Amino acid sequence: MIDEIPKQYNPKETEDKWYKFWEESNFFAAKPNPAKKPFTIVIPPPNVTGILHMGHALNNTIQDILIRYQRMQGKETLWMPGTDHAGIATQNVVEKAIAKEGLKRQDLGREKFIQRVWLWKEQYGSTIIRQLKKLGASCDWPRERFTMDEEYSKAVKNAFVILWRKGLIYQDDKIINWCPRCQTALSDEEAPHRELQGNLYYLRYPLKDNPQECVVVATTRPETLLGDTAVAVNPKDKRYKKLIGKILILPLINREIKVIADSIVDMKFGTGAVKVTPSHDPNDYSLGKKHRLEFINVMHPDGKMNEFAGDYKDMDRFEAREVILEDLKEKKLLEKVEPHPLSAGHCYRCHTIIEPYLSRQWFVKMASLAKPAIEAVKKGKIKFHPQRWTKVYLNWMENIQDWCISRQIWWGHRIPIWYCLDCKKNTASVETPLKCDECGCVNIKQDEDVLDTWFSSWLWPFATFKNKEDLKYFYPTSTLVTAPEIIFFWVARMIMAGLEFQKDIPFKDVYIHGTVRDIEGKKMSKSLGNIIDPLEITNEYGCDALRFSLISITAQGQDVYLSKERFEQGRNFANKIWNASRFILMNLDTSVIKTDLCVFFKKEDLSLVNRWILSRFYSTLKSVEKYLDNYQFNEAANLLYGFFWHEFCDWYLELIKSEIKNPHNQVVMYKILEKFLRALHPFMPFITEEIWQKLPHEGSSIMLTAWPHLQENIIEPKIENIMEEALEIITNIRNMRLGLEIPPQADNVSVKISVPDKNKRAVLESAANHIKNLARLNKVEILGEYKRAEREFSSVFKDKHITIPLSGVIDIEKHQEKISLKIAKAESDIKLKEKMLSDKNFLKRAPQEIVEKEREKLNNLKDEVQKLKGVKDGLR
RNA sequence: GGGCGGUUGGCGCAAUUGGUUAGCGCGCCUGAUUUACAUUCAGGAGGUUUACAGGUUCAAGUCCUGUACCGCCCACCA
Repeated sequence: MIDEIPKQYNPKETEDKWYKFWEESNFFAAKPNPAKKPFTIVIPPPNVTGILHMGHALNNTIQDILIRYQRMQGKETLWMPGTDHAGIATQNVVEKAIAKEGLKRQDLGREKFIQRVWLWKEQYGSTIIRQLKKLGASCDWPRERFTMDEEYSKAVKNAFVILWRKGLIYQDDKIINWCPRCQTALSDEEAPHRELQGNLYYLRYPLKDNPQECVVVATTRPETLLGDTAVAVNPKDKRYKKLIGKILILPLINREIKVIADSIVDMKFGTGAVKVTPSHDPNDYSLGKKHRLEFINVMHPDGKMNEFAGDYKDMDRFEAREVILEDLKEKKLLEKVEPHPLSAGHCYRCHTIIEPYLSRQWFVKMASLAKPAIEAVKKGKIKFHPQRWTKVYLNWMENIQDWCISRQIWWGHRIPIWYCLDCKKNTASVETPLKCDECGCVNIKQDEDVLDTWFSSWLWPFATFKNKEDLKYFYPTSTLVTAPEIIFFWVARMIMAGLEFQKDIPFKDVYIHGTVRDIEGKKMSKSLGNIIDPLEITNEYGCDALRFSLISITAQGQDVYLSKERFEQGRNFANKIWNASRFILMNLDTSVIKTDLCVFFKKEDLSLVNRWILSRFYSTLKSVEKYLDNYQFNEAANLLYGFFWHEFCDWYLELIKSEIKNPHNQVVMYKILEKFLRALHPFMPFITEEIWQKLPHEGSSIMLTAWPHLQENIIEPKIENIMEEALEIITNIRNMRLGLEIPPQADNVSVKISVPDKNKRAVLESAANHIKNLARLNKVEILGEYKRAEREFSSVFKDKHITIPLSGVIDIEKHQEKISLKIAKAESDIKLKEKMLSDKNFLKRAPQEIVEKEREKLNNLKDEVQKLKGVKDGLR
């Protein structure tokens, strides 16, 4: 039966099978269990419109590793899944879909359109969830939430009403980011600035008194001149002092505007005179308020010019710009044009250039919400990994602006504000009110706008829990795993919401992983066509390969540069595991391995090689645990990789090959493989399950086994010493192989190499190879005996000796010298430190922390010297 | 304008609180094959010693100061 195991690992056949098994067996389910500690992660809910990309793959692999690892550590683990309704994005997608039928959303009307969106969601909204399952994500799927679920919507309204009652929500006219394509307001975070190559246009505004004389203003957006209601100069600017208060004639539409003075104007920029368009620029807006200027909005919400734009009515804003420039040129009012780099906001959904636009929107006052959220991070209740993001977070929070939360779209949580059409009062309410609170009339109407999608996402860590019992047990959640792009959008706001609505932090740790980029460092995006599809990789190399490769090349928090070839490493590793396991299975005597391992240990009669590999394995495990606790996933993965491939396979299995039936060897190789599979399971869940199931095992699935801990009865201090000894011997064998040198003038000096153990065929083989190589490299002829032995390794090696023509063996003297130097230096330092620590003055004056630190340093130094001495001895 | 990250062999990246001979993967070169695995094994070349210039230290890729280049984020530069 074992012979039927194929030579190559075939992930396709196994992955779906085991995922189905896990899911159907309810292994992912979590419920409050007082006997266990909880470990909770809430998934960053992907958009319902989402299609799995590498960012998701990385993000969810990390979460799955944490969840599976903690589950094996005996925690009650909940990974809460769900999706986000993604207001604008989803609305755009559905609008595109109905456009194929020749329809606009206005043709359908609000209610019917929303029905269509729901329909779309039913049909396509689970794509991303199916894809996450392909990744092996062990989410508690029956708990899946959607940010528009009934209960969730109620939580959103609740949050709104609470803030409203606290007076933290207000409506105001402000210049906001307006996307003319999506026709909605956006928050500052949703309108990221991008560099553009623009122009600086110098325009002449003639004086009313003397049309020959002009004030030249510089602008990047000449079309806004139609809405100008002043020109501002700096009061200190000598050039313009006499013009302050004068009247200018606005070109093209011949409106009269005044020259005003304000110190905000930078004299060095442009001409020092600036046109003021209070309705189309945030700076000008505040100037307008300050100087009581007229506010003239010249644009329709769709970016076309309106009736105030005179002849330019109905032109698109950029078309109008061109025409206006032409007209100005004709009238000789365009002095010059200079190229000028500028940055403009872009809609984060459709990338259209944002129009700063004056409109009436809803805002949340953020200052009081930010305060406790700043505290929580400063006091270390919430920790960022890597730490450097703390600063980014704090910097944003400390300069936080009020949050524009109203969106002029249809898909989303409608703002729970009701207006009374009679008494004009408005009120917020979770339930639909029957009549006006103030005047008692029934003539009431709900606000037309919906809330920013992030106004629902910020409640995610707690609004996803349906009952109090769960909330109490699983909240605060343990770790949030996410990308740097959404620290402001989401992470910061969740912290504020958690503290505001739950009076507790939403999570203890935030792990920010890097951005996945292509091999040239560009962000992967559809438009660039540089996408590597995770599902394609899964198909070709297997999901485990995808996960492992991704993790092993992602250094903590650094961006990842990907190319398809990178996944070969993971695939090769999976195949290596497969074949090593195949080899072990073929040679495993199941009656032997039932014997308890520790019996051998107590007798201390395991061979050196066995003790060595066990010692290596346990120290590997220890480090892996340390790295996982530290969010250093790549280190953990690479350690397991290196141990398995280059120590367990290349050395251990080769060394025991000839005595593979020896019961000690049987037990050790079986135990290590079985435990290694468990340790690797969080990283490569499928292949580990597949092999584990083939091995003799207890329990129904590897994912329910315990993380392989050190066993006290195996690693006794005594035994550990012996293992060190074993390690030394193996190391020396390595050194021997690596250190062989043939001096160029080598003659017939013979050196005998003898290998201490009798099962060293592999070592001798490689030694022979090496010698051959060296001889060839140094153009040394291989002499008699050895040459003949080339085809007869086995017989030559039988007496465990080979005679070769070379002199030097291992040149370690230099190294030893270096180490001796270091030891001497360290020892003198120890003396210094000891002196310092016995100095009464120092102890009296230095702060306690410093003294402690010095003590620690001293101890470290002592350890270091011990280590160095050990190394030195090891080289002898 | 402010902040952050990066600069280590041909390429992509590691290196815990300063401490063994600076590692790994890919690529390259040489060799091995009655083999668990060619998605393999053994070995080798390749770092003028970690962008540059100083400094601290017994010890610096790691800490400090400065410079250069690359990338990212934030900001109301019309």
